[in-house]
Amino acid sequence: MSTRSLLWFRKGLRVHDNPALLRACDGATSVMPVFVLDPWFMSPARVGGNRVRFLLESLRDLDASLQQRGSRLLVVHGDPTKVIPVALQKWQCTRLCFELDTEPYALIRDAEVRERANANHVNVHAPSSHTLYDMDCLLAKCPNSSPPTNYATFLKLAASLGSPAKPVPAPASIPGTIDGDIAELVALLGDVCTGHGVPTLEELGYEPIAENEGFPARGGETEGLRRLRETLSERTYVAEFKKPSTNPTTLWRPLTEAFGGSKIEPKPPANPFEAAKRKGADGKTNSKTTKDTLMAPATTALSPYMKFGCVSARTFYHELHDLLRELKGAHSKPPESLEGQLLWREFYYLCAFGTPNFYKMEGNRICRQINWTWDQERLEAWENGKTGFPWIDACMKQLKKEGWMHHLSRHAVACFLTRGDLFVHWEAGAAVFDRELVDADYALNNGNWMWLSCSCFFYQYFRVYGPVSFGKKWDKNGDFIRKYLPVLKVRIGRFPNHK
DNA sequence: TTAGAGTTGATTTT
DNA sequence: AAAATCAACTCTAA
Repeated sequence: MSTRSLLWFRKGLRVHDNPALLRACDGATSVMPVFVLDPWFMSPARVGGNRVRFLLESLRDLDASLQQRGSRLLVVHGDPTKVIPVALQKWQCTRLCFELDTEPYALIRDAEVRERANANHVNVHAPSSHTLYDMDCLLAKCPNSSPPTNYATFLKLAASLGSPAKPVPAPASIPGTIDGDIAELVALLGDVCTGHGVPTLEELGYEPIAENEGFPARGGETEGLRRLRETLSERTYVAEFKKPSTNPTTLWRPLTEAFGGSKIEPKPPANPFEAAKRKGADGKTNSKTTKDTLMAPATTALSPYMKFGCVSARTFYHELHDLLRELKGAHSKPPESLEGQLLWREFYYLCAFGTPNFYKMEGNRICRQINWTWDQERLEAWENGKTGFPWIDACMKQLKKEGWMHHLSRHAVACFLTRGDLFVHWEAGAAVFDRELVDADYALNNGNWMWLSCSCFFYQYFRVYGPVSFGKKWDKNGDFIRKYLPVLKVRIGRFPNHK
């Protein structure tokens, strides 16, 4: 009997390290890769334009990668809890594969779809590949199924499971999609499907964003892996990486310049043919030609690729570890190191998975109950960059414009909104970040807001980021605040050309 | 019960 | 640039 697989993409927008993809292909006569875009959810009130643009770019890249392997991506518009069950039935699929998603809304959505699939005798496979470890495995190791609320304990817990699984390879080819043209297949879905194809921003009701505006890196697996490998080729940068000492006011600039060039020479390849490929006729590396178009801040800017699963955490981890092994211990260590960042992500994912109501204060057992205000005037001033503190306002303008802020900027504005100055509820700030950030992630966003508001994880509430002093410490010449608050470019006084 | 630790403060001193 | 000081929180491990 022939097997037709429906491969449902949600996060995990990649062909490398994609166990659900391999499972869909295994012994199948045809595989139908689908992404369900819900236009009701993808609206300016819920998701910022920068993140939508990144998603659309990622979908186009995924489609191209699938086409290279003899397949293609079908983007269907509608509610996935309706579209997927109907598609399984109308397309006569016997197998449903998707990457496990541990966010609460996703667990509810997927339970509904699983139930419908099981009722129709469809085999469902949902492997864990968004995180380094399977969250169920990690949680099983926690006393009373309560994840640790400090990082050191988490590290021990993770270490007890050994090294994360190695990434699985991308398939060289994928069984063809179901016969028939796209319009016919879509028509079979009836009115649960309101359209198909990758839409434009405008079609979703967004203002267009010019190519050189907004978030300065393009979405997708191809670009994500390229940036990962460029980053890892900067051996000094990786070896010395300490998150707290990266400069939040560094403007986006070409990646080579951003990462300062490798002082530590790469290990010469063992294979002489490989060496010949890497060196041009003039003895210089060939990679320079493409580097100039990659823009980067002080950090790696890989988080949006992690959020959408364009880059696999396990691929990142193991490729990073290959380099760390070569460096023989001469590198920074968690919590501050690059590896430490991947483990922070894992830490928050586990906390979010093991804590009911992680996204809010009430009913959240790890969250301190505080009588925050919901003062609209303060909240709006903060959100719109009108507090009167140039450092805070510049950060918020950057968020709205680019969908991006450096990690420490996020700390500064979150501290300012909550315990530091305005005493507004952290949930209000988290909602703004959740909408605007290109890399907004349920576990990381809520976890960090609890951290910064001293609601959980961190409790030294007398340590406050000065809304003037902290920015001044990094932005000595005021270049950052002038870029995002152009009104400050105008110098008032007798010496308009004063430098 | 208590000592020690905690990714990323600000300011002053060396 | 790095270390000491300031003032002082809560949680974990012993």
